[in-house]
Amino acid sequence: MSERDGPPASLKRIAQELGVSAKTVSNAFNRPDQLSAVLRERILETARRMDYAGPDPTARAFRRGQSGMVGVIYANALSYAFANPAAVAFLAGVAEVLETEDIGLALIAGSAGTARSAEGLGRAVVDGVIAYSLASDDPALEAARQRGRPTVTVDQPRLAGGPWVGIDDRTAARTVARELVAAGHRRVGIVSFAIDRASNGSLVTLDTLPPATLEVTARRLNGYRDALAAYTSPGNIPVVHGPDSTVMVGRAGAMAMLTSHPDLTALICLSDQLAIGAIEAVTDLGRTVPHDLSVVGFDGTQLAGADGLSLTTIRQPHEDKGRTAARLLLAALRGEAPESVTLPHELIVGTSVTPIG
Amino acid sequence: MSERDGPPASLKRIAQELGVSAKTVSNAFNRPDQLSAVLRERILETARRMDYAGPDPTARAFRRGQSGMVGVIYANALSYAFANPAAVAFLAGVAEVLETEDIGLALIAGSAGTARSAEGLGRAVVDGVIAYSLASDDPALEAARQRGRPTVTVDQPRLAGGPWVGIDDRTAARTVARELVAAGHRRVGIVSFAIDRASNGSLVTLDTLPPATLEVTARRLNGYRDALAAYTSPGNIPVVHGPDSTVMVGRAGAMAMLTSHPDLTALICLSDQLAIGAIEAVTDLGRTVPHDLSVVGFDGTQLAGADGLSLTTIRQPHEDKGRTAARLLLAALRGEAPESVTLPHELIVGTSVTPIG
DNA sequence: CTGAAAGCGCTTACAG
DNA sequence: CTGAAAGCGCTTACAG
Repeated sequence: MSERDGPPASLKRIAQELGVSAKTVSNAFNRPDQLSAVLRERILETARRMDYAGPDPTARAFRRGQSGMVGVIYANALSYAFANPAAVAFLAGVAEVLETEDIGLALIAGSAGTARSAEGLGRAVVDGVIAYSLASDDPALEAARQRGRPTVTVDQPRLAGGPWVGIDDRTAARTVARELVAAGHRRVGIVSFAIDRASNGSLVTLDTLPPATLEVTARRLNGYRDALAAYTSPGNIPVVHGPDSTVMVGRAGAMAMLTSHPDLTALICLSDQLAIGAIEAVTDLGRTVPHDLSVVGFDGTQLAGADGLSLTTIRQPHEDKGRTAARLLLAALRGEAPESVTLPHELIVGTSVTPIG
Repeated sequence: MSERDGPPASLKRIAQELGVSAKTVSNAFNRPDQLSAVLRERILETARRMDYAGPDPTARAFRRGQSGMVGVIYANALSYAFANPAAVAFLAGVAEVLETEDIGLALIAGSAGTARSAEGLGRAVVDGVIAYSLASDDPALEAARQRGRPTVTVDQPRLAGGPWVGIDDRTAARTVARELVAAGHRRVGIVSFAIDRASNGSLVTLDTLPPATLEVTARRLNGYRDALAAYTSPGNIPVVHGPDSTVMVGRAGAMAMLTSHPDLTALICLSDQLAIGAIEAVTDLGRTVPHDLSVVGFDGTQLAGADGLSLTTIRQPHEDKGRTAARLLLAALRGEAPESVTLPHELIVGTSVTPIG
């Protein structure tokens, strides 16, 4: 049915076919009020006949200087993001708001563990950027700044001049760690996600950490230290830090830690995903949570586990974070200068902590 | 530090600054072998000094006729996609393959329940499209065809001429339904996701379904009918069909069904998410799975539930579906004509089915 | 290895 | 309500 002769359909060809100007055809698609309904229908009919899908999106984006898409940059490979329920919930919130404004969503991997300096962002056709949990030295941030695109950062880093969305991580971490302290735990290990872009499972202690470029990690570790300071020295608190917040990373980290520190009575995990992995590791070692080992998490993504075990953790509003970030970015794209937002968190007391006898 | 005078940095301005041609600057970024290392470094240094981030992605995409991004179209609002673990696992597989080729990922919502005829795709700057679980009459498919972009469909629909990825849904559905039949169940209800783009929770029977534009739904329903045909007539099998595969939809659907058909002894759910929601509804009604009601699912995304209950279901390889779809699309973008792929599935026997006494 | 120039498809101020 | 024309920033065949 379609007339696939010669060059592919374009706005110009439709115009020639009908003997009108290109502008009129453009208006038929973009500004219906700029021409008569009759002429418009004749143009759309001709477009249909010539199998023309409407103005080319790339040319339109180029000409207008905006694409109608925004990018979300994740610190790691996107496969990590999809394995992290907190990130998935965040993306759901972002998508929910963008959809109401008919804005598209591009997912961009950050530069953790790679030398590809912000290639993804360098090539992405986006009007603005949401940077989710990036290291402060991630080249993608510098790339976004150079492009001059509005950028909202979530959780980290706090960029001067740009809006930020997150929670009070240090206070939250202190709160959940106090649950362990109150139950009498003194020999405690910490299972962390990345401290910097090189984190890949190293085992250190709280006083020998590398400089943190991931601020949320630093803030939570500070909160834990606040809670434990009166009872044990940082040099006695082992910390294992893997690349991201997934079950696999938690399992491997906890396994390494419990093997080298069999005397620990509790594990503090920087996320529920890490905690689930840690619980699996404990099980693999023939021990039981909370009977042999207490565990606390962070995030509130995984409140109930198997066997009726529920995690003591911090609940934070991941979807709302996404919605808020998207709203701030849309405001910035409109030329406004939106304020940063600190969202609330909440302690959830589960069954994963047992008092020391 | 940056020289933010006059117009923003562009390739041309860098060229003027150095007294070389625009092409040479372009080559410095895109074809390092086309100029001397010394000159290249001088150009990159000047770019840095002038705060130039490299060739504008939109102009580059426009000029080259390709953007380095592909789109995944989901049938519903993206917030549904992120609530559906099967879709999330699929996206993880897609992302994994795209990342190895440095291709970006744009998420596009389909047209279920809306009149916005493929607006998302019409505006998206993408080189190719993966259509995931779309209705055969989704306008986005026609839009993709008109754009002439390579398209891979996953699960549905099977487009003439384009590669397809999925499993044998009818056989799989027959297999899992037979588990109920073998346990003696005869009064069975079906909790389904969308049959067409208008599905929104209606309660019908297996012989009064609307024409299915979502083929996977049709195939699974046919498989269930195959298994039940010898024992009960389609007119006696109630079917509730909501918009998507989420816990909320399953819960609402099962609640409506059990309220109007309190005599059912088993529920067949078209996905594990629907099954989880159905189990919640059963619990809300003060009954227990599997003691009072047997339930089977589909997908293998949610093998273990709370209270030690595990779902009898079909496991299908969601991530592998994503990887395969991405590979086929990349092949199509290279000009090849990749073959369709049918992936394997597997029956998982859990504890959610009890024999009828 | 380099320069000068064309042109990708569109939108929009300018002029009527 | 419409036409003729400029130009968005880049890449690439052409010519040297």
